[in-house]
Amino acid sequence: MGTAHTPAGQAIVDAVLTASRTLVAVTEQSLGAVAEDTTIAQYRALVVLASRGSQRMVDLAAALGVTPSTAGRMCDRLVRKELIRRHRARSDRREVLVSVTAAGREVVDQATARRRELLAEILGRLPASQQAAIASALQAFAAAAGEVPDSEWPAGAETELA
Amino acid sequence: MGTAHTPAGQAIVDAVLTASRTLVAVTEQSLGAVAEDTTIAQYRALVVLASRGSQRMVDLAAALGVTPSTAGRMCDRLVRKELIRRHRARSDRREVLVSVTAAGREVVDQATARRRELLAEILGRLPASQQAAIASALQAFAAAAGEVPDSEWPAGAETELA
DNA sequence: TGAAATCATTGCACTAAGCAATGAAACTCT
DNA sequence: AGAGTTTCATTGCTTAGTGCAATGATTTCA
Repeated sequence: MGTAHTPAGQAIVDAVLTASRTLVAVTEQSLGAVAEDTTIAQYRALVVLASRGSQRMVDLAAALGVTPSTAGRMCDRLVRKELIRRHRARSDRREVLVSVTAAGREVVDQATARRRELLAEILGRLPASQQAAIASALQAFAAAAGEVPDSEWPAGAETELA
Repeated sequence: MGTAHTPAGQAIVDAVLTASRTLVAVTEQSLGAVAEDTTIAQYRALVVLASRGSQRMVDLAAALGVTPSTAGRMCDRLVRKELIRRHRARSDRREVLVSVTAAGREVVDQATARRRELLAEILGRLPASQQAAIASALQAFAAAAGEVPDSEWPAGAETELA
């Protein structure tokens, strides 16, 4: 356990680490630029709801990797901001369904667009050939990471957002 | 001021986004594996202190991109866990100097090591040639990002940790 | 039908974060 | 030297995020 087969030089790991910092900064900034008062956690919830559609509280919680109690309270705040809606399911009256409103979807769309803009701007400074190299390198990396054995991965790490 | 000169294809941006998620997950996991009860915020503080040495409260706060009040309370918790120390500066008695203890440094070292292991493990699944390609691609990306005009960048984004 | 499981919520505790006010110390400028 | 200003840390207050445990409502199942 531990070191990889090919030692994977320090320089490579450092490069990955540095890029990681950059990427997180971009993500945070894109949200701040769009919805000043929407937090990262709230945005993650909106993303789940926007992409998966109406969800039960328990499923939303699972998708976010938090407890239902946390998800519930987050929904309180998002409802207050009118970014999501709460319905009681009529089939099973224990369940509460949560779904994104038009305003909520707007936040997600705009933040995503802004993030794309920022990344595109950064990439745009590089020659096209290098852009392509970055794309394939990162795809390879993400693919390799995707194979991480589940045992190695943290519990509720759905990683909906960066 | 939106799109970049070279459009930077959707596929490239998507690749960056995916890699971003992966990287963050790795970072979070490395910390959880080492110090169960040390949070990301606390770890960030430890990293600053370990790398920059003894800091005034105000400088630590700036490095973390938080207010002095937040930094101060964080230090309360870290002192309680004996991961850092608080000294009153004798040159200027307004200042409080904060520095990492041996135990604190240990947390940083181990988490860093673990993160390196995880990344090395992922990279180790790829052929050496591809590892090199990833390293140079990411270096180029980080370098390009480094040139982001300050106006575009968020206020306290020192991004000490991912 | 009665017991067990599922689902959401609420109470309690804690970390994280910002803003405003306070107090202490150092500095500056006549 | 002394008065006013700036710098620094801290504390009170508020809000968000999070988990755990208990509760209540409902559904399922044996």
